[in-house]
Amino acid sequence: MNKSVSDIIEEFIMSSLDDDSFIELSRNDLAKFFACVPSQINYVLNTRFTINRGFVVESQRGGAGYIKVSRVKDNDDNFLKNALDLCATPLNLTDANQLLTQMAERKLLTANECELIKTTISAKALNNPINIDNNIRSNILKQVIIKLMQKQK
Amino acid sequence: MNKSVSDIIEEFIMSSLDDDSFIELSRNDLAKFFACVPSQINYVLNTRFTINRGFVVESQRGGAGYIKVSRVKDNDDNFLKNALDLCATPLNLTDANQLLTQMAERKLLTANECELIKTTISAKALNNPINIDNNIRSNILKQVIIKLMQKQK
DNA sequence: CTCATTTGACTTTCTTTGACTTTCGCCCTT
DNA sequence: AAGGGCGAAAGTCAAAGAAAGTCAAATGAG
Repeated sequence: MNKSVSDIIEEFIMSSLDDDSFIELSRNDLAKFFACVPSQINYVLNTRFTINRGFVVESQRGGAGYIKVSRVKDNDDNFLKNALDLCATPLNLTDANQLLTQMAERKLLTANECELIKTTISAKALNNPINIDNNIRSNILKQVIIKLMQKQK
Repeated sequence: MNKSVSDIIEEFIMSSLDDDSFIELSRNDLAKFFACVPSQINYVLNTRFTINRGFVVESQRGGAGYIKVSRVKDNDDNFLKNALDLCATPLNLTDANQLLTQMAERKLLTANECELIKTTISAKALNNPINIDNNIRSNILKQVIIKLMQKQK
């Protein structure tokens, strides 16, 4: 199988990631290095360095812009990964709260953190004119889970 | 991470502020020192030393001109009350994050809690078809603040 | 043909720069 | 002593520059 440029860029980022749990790179430099357009870097990031594959990508535009790629781990028996899957569909308040309670039981969250996050997805918090609460709720939860994965070093 | 001049100036002012509750500086001298145009100092001040981040900037023009940067201190009760007021209007991500950072600085939230709540109001979390992000954001924050007020006593 | 990759035009965000404005203290004149 | 002018600050604002992001059309591989 002969490799595409995207494959090669993927390998490059992968191996840079071998040593450390994250790397910071410049989109433009990387593009120049691999003689491709900058947006191809985004393509690689979007197709290969997804949360489902255990990566988180953060970035900043403008002056001192950068892209940061980090590996995350799910030490907790795929619990977080499954939770992430659950969040793919809209979650009602009850289910979401149950999920959070479980996270606290597993010590992924402190009691306090659990409580606070429950308030952020409460009916009062999300109450909005259009009825898309459950969508937002699972979206919020998804981001919380990703953040927890980042912490699971 | 490769820092911009603005980042470096920010650090400089920050660390000068470590010892005392305020510092007085000369815009022109600072600009000369960092080899930038004077108005870049204003840029740093406007983007980093805002009231939302807990700073007040005063200044005087003309002959004996100066710029004074100080940290503001008021009690937690007041702070929370003001924060609640802020949440009466839609808050953008930057402002909301700054508010949370201040809560952490005041030990109203642990660093971890702060981070988690930031993720709950992030663009990715609230991203939704209709553009009511800021409304939801301030609503969420409002509930968090109310929860914190309950714990205050 | 279909799906993945490549490309590039256009957008958004953050920073840097500079021309122009406002304010203030000082000194000079009357 | 009062007023006016000068120069030395600081302030404002918008344009230019420097990243990164988006999206869809074109191309290519199987």
